[in-house]
Amino acid sequence: MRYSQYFLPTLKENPKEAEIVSHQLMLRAGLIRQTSSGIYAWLPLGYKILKKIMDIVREEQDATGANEMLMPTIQSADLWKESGRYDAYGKEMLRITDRHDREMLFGPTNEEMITDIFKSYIQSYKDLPCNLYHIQWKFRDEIRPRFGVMRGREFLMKDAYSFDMNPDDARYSYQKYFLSYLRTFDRLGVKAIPMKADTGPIGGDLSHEFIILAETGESGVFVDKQWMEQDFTGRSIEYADREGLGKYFDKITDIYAATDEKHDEENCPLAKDQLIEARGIEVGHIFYFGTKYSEPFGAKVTDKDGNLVTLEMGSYGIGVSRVMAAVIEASHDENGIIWPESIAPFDVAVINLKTGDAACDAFCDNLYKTLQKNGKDVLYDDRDIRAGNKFADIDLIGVPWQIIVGPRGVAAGMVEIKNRKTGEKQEAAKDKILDVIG
RNA sequence: CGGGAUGUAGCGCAGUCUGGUAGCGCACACGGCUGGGGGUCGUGUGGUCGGAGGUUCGAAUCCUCUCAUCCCGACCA
Repeated sequence: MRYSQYFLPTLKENPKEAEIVSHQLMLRAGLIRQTSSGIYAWLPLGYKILKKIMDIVREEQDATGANEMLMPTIQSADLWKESGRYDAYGKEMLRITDRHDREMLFGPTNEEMITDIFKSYIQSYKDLPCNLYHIQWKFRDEIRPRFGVMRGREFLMKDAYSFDMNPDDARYSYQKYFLSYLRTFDRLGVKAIPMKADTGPIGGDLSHEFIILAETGESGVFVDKQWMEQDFTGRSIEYADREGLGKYFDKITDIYAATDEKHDEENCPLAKDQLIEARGIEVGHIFYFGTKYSEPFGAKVTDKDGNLVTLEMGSYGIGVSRVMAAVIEASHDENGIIWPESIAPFDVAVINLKTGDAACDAFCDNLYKTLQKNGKDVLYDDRDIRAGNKFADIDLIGVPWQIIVGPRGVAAGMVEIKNRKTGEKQEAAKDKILDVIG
């Protein structure tokens, strides 16, 4: 992409409504634009990143054997009356009526709808287990939206639903998602620690929150040092290895991690020097809630012996749009965002320091094409502005690698390569660039 | 919903108390000097002063109502 042709409106100053750094940087880097309180338009660069996060989430969901689908944003109130949550959800649910005065709502989640859909097709134990998910916009009419997309009213969520014959199978499904979440957040370039959680209005008796550690996080957390020192992505575990997965789950959930609400200083099993106090942002939440929805919806199948069995269910959410803000909270400096390579909007930026100079232009055009041919997604800053502006913008939007091309270098066949994260700069010959940036 | 605040150019703000030609910085356009970390000089463009009503010869400024946004609290992917 040529910067001169890209809609990428960056801001030099912080808009006054933005309080926390991720919100400030998302506005300044031209990722989002607020259209109402807690509701945002995703500008081209922001949407590009959002899609990258979605892709990783999707790949890791698919790896568990889950089926992707897409359910509507608007739901009938009737479904929610059946589960009893139409009243229980309160004002947080955005209720609307259509032209026939039918009661509708903008879905805050999809347990009711998925249960209703699923039960009408499935009658036999042979069809189980089954996992379904979608990535769709949700709306929760927060009392007070704040912190940009961190606590918006409209947000993008991946929500998955598991259906099993019995509690034991359902726990296995839960553990699969648990592992997939560890892997997902690892690929997103952040440390997300699972912590035992309340089940809230979703209901159920087994639940974990996945919390990204970030200095500016909303809640205080207390975790065992081990979390910081080790890799807990269980790479060697196969989802099909039920026993191995169960053992791994037990091992991981045994390592202390608690939010400040659950942490009890007096009864904490850890020695002080083994405990880390930090702050975190909740980006995922998984629940096993049994028959809470299958019961009222009559979602049953026939087992081997011909008996009707009510389905055991769980649901599994990742706040896709929130993850973006959380990553920024966890990864930025005074100059801007530092994207992990996996979700960076571009792999590399080519900065032409002297647009209009025939030698520089030719060199950069050629480099731009060569990098693209080698599979790199390149942002080529071909704008006719001062060098300082380009450095500031590229740092702000956080592209992992910068290739800086100036007249002096071109004459010598050399470029400067800067790593955004470390700040390290090195000279490299043109044909060695790919060796450096990988 | 309770408490606090703010709405003036795309962004950040002054002007409001004490009514009298709507300003500054950045950004933007054009020109000059510049040219490896948001440079500089000059000339310009851009405003229903959130909205409605009222007081007044005259309202960004005073009064009433209203809308929006933000912060603190209770709730949450």
